[in-house]
Amino acid sequence: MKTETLDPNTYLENIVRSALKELLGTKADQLPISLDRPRQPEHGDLGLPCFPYAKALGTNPAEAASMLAEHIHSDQVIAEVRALGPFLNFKLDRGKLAENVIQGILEGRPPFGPWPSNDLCVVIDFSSPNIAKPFHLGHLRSTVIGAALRRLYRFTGHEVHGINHLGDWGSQFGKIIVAWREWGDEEALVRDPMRHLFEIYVRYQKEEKERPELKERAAEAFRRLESGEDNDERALWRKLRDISLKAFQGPYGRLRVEFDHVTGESFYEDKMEAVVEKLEDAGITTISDGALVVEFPEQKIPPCILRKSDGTTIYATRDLAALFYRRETYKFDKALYVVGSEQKLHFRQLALVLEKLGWPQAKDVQHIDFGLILFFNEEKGRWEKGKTRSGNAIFLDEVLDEAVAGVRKIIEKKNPDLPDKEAISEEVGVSAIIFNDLKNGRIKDVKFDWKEMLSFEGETGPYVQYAGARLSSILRKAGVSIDSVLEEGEINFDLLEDAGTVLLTMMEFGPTLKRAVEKNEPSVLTSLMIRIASEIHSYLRDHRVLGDDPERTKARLALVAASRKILQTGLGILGVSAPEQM
RNA sequence: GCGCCCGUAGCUCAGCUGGAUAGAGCAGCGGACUUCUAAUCCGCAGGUCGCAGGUUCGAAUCCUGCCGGGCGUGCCA
Repeated sequence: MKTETLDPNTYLENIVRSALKELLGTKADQLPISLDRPRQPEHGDLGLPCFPYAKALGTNPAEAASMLAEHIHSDQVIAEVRALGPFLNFKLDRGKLAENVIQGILEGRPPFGPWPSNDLCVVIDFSSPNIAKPFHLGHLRSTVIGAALRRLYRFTGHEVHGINHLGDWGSQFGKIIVAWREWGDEEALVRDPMRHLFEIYVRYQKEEKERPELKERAAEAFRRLESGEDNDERALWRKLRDISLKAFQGPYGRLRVEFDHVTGESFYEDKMEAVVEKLEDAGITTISDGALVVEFPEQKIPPCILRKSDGTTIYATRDLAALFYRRETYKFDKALYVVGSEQKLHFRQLALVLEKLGWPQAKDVQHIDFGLILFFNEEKGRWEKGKTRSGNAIFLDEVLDEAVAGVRKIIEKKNPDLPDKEAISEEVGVSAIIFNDLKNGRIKDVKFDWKEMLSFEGETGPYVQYAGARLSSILRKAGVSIDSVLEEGEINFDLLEDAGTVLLTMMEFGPTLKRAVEKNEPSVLTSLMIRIASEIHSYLRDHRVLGDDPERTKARLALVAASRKILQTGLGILGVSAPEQM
C-alpha cells in the first residue's frame, strides 16, 4: 500500500485494524478504534486506549496494549510504538508526517480537498425569513449555520439542496395586508421597504389589542388571499413579496449566502389540499374545536393542527406539503431543518405525524436547533433577547455596519497603508459576525458582547484570518504561490521536524469534518481553525521561514503554503473569507 | 403544572462513542516589536466540573433525584 495516497489518520487506523485482525481474526471488525492526541505530548503523537480490547484478548488493558504493540509493524510513517500502561502510543516520523499532510493539502486530496461523492442526498432548509418583515438578527443564526452546513455537506461528498423556505404565506400576511391598507405609504416603501413594512406591522400588533375589528379584517384578508382568486389581496401580496425578495438580496449578498432553491411557503399553496386528504385517508385526523388536527394522546403533547377552525391552513400543513414535495423531487436521504430551538415542539409534532403515517423516512428528518441571540442588559445585569430600547428588533445591517466600522478603525491604526481598506473592512467585519455565530455549539445562546465583538482579539474570526494574512505575506515575499510551491524542486520534509504540533493538528481536519457532519455542528470545524491559527502564530514566532538555508526555506515555505490553504478551505466552508492582507 | 434544553475558572466557552495530571479566549498581573503583519506571542494566577446518590477497573461525560436558569406548552411562524 502506498502511504502517499492516504491521509495519515486513516493510515494509522488501518494499521491498528490489521494488528487487531492478526490477534483476533474477524472479531476485530466490531471493535472501535479511537486514536486521539494525548494530553501529554511526551506520551506520543497519537494514543490508543486499549480498554475495549482487553476482554476480547482475554487479558487486562495493559497487557492488551503490549500485545498490540508487538503486532504493529513499524514502517516509514510510524517512528515508534510504545505501550504505556493501558495505552498504546504512537510517534510518527516527522518527515513522513509533513510529507503526507502537506502534499495532501496542496494537492487538494481528500480529506483536505473535496471528498468523493457518497451518493447521499441532503436537503437543508435554512434562513427562511418572513416576507414583509425585516431581516433581523434572529434570522442570522439559521442563515449562517445553514449556509455552513450546506457547504460542509457538499465538501464531504453529499448532493445538497439548500432551500430558503421563505415565510411568504400564512395568517400573518392578512395582518400585513390590513396594516398596509391602514398606514401604508408608497414613498416610505420605496425608500426603505423592510423598515416601512416592519413599522406598520409593529403598529398593527400594538393597535390590534385596542381595535379587535383589525383582527377580524386580517383573518378575512388571509381567507381571501388563500381563496385562490386573483383579487386585491393577491395583488398586494405579490407586490410586497417581490419587494421583500429584492430587499433580502442585501443581507444575503453581504453574508455571501447562496441557496439552491427559493421556494417559500406559498409554493405549496396548491399542494396542501392533497396533504390534508392524505392524512384524512390514513385515518389519523380528528376534528377538535372545529379544527382539523392530529392528536397524540399517548405522548401527552398538544395536537398538530392542519386546518384552523376558520378553514385556513397553518404552517404545519405547509411544512408537511414541503416535506412530501422534497422527498418526491429530490429523493433525499436526509432532510435538515435549521430552525431555532423554540420550535422543537413543532418538529416533534411533525415527526409524530410522519410516524403515524408510517412514513419510512421519518427518522431521516431532523430538526437542527440552535439557541437564541442575547444582548446584555446593563440595567438589569442580565442577558436578554435582542431588542433595542424602543422595543424594535435589531436589524442585521446595523450590526454588520458596526462590525465593519470597528474593523476600519483597527486597520487605520495598525495597517494604514493597506490597499483596498474599504473592501477588506467589509470582508473582515462581516466575517467576525459569522464566525462569532459559529464559534460555540449550536444549542448555546449566542451572547452578543459589543466590547468583545469589536476587539477582534483572541478566539475570533479576525484572529484566524490574521494568521492567514501573515502566511500570505510570507509567500508573497518569497515570490511563490500555494500552487507553485511544490514545483520548486524536491523538498526535504525531514527539515520540518519542528512543525510536528501544527502538522498533527492539521491532520485532524478529516476526522473533524466527519464529526461536524455527524453532529451537524459547524463549531467543531471553527474550533479546529482556531487551533490551527494559534499554532501557526506560535510557530512563526520561533521559526523564521525566509532564511539563509535554501533547503530549509523551501521546506518551510511548503508548510506555510499548506497552512494557508487549509485555513482558506476551512474558513471557506464556514462562510468566512481569508483575505490575503489585512 | 407538564415537556424539552442548559449548568465546567470572575466572564464567555471547549472537552469526541466514559479513558492518562479538566483546556482555551476575555478580564487581571509580568514579559517580548531596528528581524517574514504585535489583530500576535511567552509566562503567572485562576476549578468541590450546580448538589446528592448510582453504574463502572475508571465519570465533567452514562442513569436517578433535587436545585438554579432558559425555551415551549391548540388554532403565529
